Amino acid sequence: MHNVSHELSVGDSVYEALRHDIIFGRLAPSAKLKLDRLKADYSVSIATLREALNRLVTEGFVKTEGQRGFFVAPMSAAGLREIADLRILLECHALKLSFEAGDTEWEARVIAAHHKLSRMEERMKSGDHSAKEVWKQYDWEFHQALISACGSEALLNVHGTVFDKYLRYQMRTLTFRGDPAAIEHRALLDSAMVRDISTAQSVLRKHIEGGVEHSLAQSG
Amino acid sequence: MHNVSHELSVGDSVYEALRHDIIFGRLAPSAKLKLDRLKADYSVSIATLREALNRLVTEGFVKTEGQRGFFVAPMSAAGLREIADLRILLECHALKLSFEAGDTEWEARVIAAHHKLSRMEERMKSGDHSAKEVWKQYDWEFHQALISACGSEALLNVHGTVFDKYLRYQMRTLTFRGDPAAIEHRALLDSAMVRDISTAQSVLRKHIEGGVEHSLAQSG
DNA sequence: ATTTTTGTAATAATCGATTATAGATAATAT
DNA sequence: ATATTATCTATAATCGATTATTACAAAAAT
Repeated sequence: MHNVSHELSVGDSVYEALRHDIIFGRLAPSAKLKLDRLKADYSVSIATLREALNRLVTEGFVKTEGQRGFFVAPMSAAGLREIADLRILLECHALKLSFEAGDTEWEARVIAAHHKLSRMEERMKSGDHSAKEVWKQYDWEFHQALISACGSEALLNVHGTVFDKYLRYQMRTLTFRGDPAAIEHRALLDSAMVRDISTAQSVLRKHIEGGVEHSLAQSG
Repeated sequence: MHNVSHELSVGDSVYEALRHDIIFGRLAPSAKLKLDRLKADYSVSIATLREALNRLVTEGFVKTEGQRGFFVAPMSAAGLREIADLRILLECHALKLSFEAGDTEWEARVIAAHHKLSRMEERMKSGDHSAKEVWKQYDWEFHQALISACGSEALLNVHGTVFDKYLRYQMRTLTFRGDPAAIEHRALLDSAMVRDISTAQSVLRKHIEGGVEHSLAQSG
């Protein structure tokens, strides 16, 4: 009986489902998370739900106030700026380490990830907005690939959480930033290949700040 | 019936107790966390325990592998260096923001925190090592005060977790680094008062790297 | 009329019991 | 004798039920 290692337990899958639903806005910011309701919606017991919610609490996607239960973490313009600044700090640093340590394997990962992302961006540009989640998945994979040779598990972990919080803000504004973002991704790829860290960092900074401005302009 | 707001629930206090026991080494790195045993030791139900453990999982103090239960996060020289680098990155950045935004209130907090720490360091120097936990509490309060005006809740949160992970490594080597650390704290205080960020950052970097070398030398 | 008290319903926190899984040991087959 | 399967035991994951807390509403008091 060979057990497939990536079999998900009930607890793991409700954790992922909740996390996904918060990031992609199906659970609104600041919404009360009533346990009975969630129990029905996700078909798990209260105890298992509470375990998943507790994981999300230390991750910052869920807040808990006194003994008055759980709430989806609120969102604000200030919060977006904080998260964006943090992402810039962490990702620029990881990028530098990665550029210094990356080997040919790494280059191949970056090129492959960019290819997938680039194809998706072409589809988006030509009006096909059906697969926003897949697009964002590829965006993640590209940025992840760029920093994947940084050599620090701890740095990659905290970056991952911050990235997903940033993503949550991006998901609120439904529109595709399109051309500028695609051009910046291309510039990142090119600087990675020639290990031009200072260009890469300044492109990345503008890339993230551009996303912030796009978001804030949308939401008014 | 006026309810004191900082009353701790059973779940909150077992979370804090577990976290404390991991950081201060009462629960050894990589140790299996058997639920029945913990239930007896901390006098709570399995369900409540599991909620606390799940919080610690996303925080990185506890690991969970498949459905084989919970383990204390392992420690390693590489892990220490990763955490130290992360602390340097986050704390130097927060320090800069704090120096730019800090007002007189902030200066007062920094001075007060340094005073408490400094007095404790004098006691440690004269051989009184009875209050290691209190000393580390004051160390935390001083570093926290220095960056407290940085203006980013998100940055302070992630720094807090990283700081505690660094602290966990420091707690393994039982000795007091003494004079050098105290001198560096003084230098940090002085640069804060005159807003000399570049000196402060270089002192802080040395302060943290010094702690790493001290740890690694101890543990052989 | 406003504030305080008291009772009640809704909901969260906690627990003990049940089910499922993994690891170890014994039994069987080649 | 070794490898494979079956059985058993320890432990984790999950659940339903119980207890405690909060929020709301109605009544009473100033």
